[in-house]
Amino acid sequence: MGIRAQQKEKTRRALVDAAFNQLSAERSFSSLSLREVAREANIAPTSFYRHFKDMNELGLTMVDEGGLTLRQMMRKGRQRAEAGGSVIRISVDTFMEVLDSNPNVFRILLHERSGTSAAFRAAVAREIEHFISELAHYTEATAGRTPMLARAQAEALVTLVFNAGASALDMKRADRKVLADQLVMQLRMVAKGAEALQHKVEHR
Amino acid sequence: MGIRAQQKEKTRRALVDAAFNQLSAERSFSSLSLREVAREANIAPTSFYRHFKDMNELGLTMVDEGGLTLRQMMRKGRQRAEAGGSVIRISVDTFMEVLDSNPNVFRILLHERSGTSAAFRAAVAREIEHFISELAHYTEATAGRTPMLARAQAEALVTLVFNAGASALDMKRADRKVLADQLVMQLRMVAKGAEALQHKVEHR
DNA sequence: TAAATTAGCTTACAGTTGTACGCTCAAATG
DNA sequence: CATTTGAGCGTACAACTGTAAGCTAATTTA
Repeated sequence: MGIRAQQKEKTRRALVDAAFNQLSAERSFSSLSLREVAREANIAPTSFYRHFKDMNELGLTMVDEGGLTLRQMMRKGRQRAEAGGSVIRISVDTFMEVLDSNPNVFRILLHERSGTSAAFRAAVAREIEHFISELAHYTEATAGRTPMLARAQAEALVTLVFNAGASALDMKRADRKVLADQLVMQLRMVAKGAEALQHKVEHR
Repeated sequence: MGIRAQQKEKTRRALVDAAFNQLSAERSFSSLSLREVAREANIAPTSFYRHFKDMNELGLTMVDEGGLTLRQMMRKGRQRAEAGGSVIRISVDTFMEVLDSNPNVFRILLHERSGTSAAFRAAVAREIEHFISELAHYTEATAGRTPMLARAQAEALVTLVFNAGASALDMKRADRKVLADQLVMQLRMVAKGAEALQHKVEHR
């Protein structure tokens, strides 16, 4: 890669990082202005356009990076689960760890999931869909669930996990532990309940 | 009430209504400007201050009205449930009906629940807490749940319901029906699962 | 009835926003 | 080496924001 392309990539990175760094509990992506991001990245406002068409494009890039984090998390969870132990517990712990070390990645995913931009919502939904279908496939295979039941169960699990994640973002470590324990309990409820419903279908 | 107070109340109402009317899938409360709201309500921007200290105060008023809607919904659900039938089914149907006729009330609740203003988040959480504790109390009483289990179950139910509500907001009637059916299934999972966990605790 | 109150208005201002335009000068190209 | 390319910059502007100040006219109070 030439010197020029290298420098350009660096500046682009600076913009993305600047945007991520400005996110917080009090500051959502949609409240960031192009000028603020450019300021934080130490470039002139108008130079922003050399890298992104507008703030929307920047945001979608960030959501994509969030998807990457999500997939890395899945891989990590699967690896740990292979070693044995409660799949639910392992998954929750992994989730909380990744959440803890990438808070702002989750902030944009969790916030824009129900945000005001259709494009954003679609992008986040697409990333989360990986999760859901992987989970649904998993329970179909290992627990012999009906596709419909598997889907409903997977969506419920993901809803509960992401919702807990949103709450956990603004919590201290101690409260987070309580939350994680409750989440494990809720996920077990869904798993047990899905099993019961499955049996009901079978015995008829 | 004097003529003056009456007129003032009318204008205040116009402001609140103007704000509610500007909400949509593409427009969140936090993206509304004071001037836009004043314009829609047909008053001068500066007259806004005769009624609210700032946009924040308007927003909190709207959340309060959302709480009112929620409580009316609970009452309606309880009444219908008394007549017999599946409590879960009745609750979901009631929820969907109320959602359908007050979309913007739910928009502000669902959006600001995970918004960027701590005051808003707290206000919404307070309103939803009614729901959760009422539900927890209900399952403790009728199904003899452990307080801890009852709480976890109630939070799971509410999470699933509100999450489905957020999705339902932008759906056509047909898709909404599918969603409602899946939601019922998920709620049954949680209920069945909580029961199973309860028995596990008891048999030891 | 005279005085006080106040909802709503107009005017005004400083700050911020997105973005159009044209320049520079270092890197890439041929 | 001569030419082209393009990342980053400064200037500029129109649109919008929140809100301060002071006026008006109708209602309320005493």
